[in-house]
Amino acid sequence: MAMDSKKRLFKTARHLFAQKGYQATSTRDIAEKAKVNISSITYYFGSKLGLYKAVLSDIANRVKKELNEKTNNALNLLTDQETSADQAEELLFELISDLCFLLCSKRLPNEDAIIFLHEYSAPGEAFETLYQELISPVYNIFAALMAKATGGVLNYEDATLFTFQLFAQMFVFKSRKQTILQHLGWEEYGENEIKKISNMLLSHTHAILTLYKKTNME
Amino acid sequence: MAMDSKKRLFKTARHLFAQKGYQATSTRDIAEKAKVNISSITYYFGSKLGLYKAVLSDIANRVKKELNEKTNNALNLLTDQETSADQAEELLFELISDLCFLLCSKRLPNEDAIIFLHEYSAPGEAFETLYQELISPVYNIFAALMAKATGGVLNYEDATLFTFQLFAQMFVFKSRKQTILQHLGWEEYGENEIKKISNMLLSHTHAILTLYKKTNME
DNA sequence: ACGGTTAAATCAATCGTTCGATTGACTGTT
DNA sequence: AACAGTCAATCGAACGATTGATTTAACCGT
Repeated sequence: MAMDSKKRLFKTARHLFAQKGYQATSTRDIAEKAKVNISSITYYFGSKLGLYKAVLSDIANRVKKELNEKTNNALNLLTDQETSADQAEELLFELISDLCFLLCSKRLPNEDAIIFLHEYSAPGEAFETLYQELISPVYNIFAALMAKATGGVLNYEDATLFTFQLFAQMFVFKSRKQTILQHLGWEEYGENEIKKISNMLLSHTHAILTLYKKTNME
Repeated sequence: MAMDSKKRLFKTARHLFAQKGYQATSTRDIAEKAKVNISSITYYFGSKLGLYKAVLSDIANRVKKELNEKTNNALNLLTDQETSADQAEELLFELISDLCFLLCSKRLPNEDAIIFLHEYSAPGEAFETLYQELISPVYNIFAALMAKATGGVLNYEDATLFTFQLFAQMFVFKSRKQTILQHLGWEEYGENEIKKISNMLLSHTHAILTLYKKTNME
């Protein structure tokens, strides 16, 4: 039996938003490809923007759930006075690795990653919710882990700046994927390529954290 | 006397493209704010896309000119067998610093930087020329400098990946400027903030290059 | 009067949204 | 069991607005 109209509408919209972006996707196209009447968009989601926000919110929840275990560990680790800098760094690396594979492999549907990065790179009217629900809290966890991993050498400001850099590095491999593949003559991101990317990211981050730890020694 | 209609059209379009993006900017809005008839767009630039490409091309040329001296030095340095790894690293750092200030300070008009990053983050029909004329050559210079700076430890592939990371880090401070300002409670990027950003970028890059140089020693 | 330039009017196409009407399943009353 | 009423769901049609582009006529300095 066919899916719910609402579900069909939702999935078709997600597909088209990922393919052509929010602006370039028309409600008519969505409705037609979903085999649903146009007015159903208004009926179920209030408006085109409402439909888009629903898709974004769903993605945010899925990502949150994927990271839930590690972020909870991080919060516990950060409130606990006894934990060491090395533990913070280890957890930080796990989170980085998780995010790389979440973005580039199949655990998060490709469409979700594309839509998320599209909204992140070119924020529209729906960005604010995405930021407050998902991005901002994760940023803060990363920044706090960094500060702890360097034994407090990194203050909040520097740790935050570094976090933005770190996320930019993770995201670029997904958001500029076509350019990178073309530039390197790769066919696709396979298991090996993703590992190469995440390993580079981890070793670089480690080198930087070590740099700060050294300044602490002196 | 008022500016040329063509020039007024061009400048107004650049202003609006920077403000609202290509798609969201209408030819009517451009013509109206430029105090020019709509048909002048067709007359002078062929189409809306032609006008956009003219703006992009102008930006590419301006950036190329800004980097011209340093990139020429780099090309000479790279063909010369006598130059040392340290010289390559030094020139690399100068280029990074230059690009940071070019993006964040006033030497390149703010609108130009916004349009460039917009097209870079969300490539459209006009991206290919921008890539081939400006981005790709600069990437290759950076990657080659890195390879040289590490004494050849970094192969072409790794150097290219690192270059993409490096540019992502430079661009994120401009493209996610609003979010960063909000997240840190800053008012604006002042001289101090830009210096803080570029210094962080330089010290991190130095740490990473040192990491690779060490693996060469062992 | 000629060619370069501008102006107003209009084109077909598409946009997001809204409308009234209809369907069919369910509910409570008779 | 038959009825009227309710409600979510879906439909076709049309709305007013806006899009990029084009046409036609007028302007103006030379």
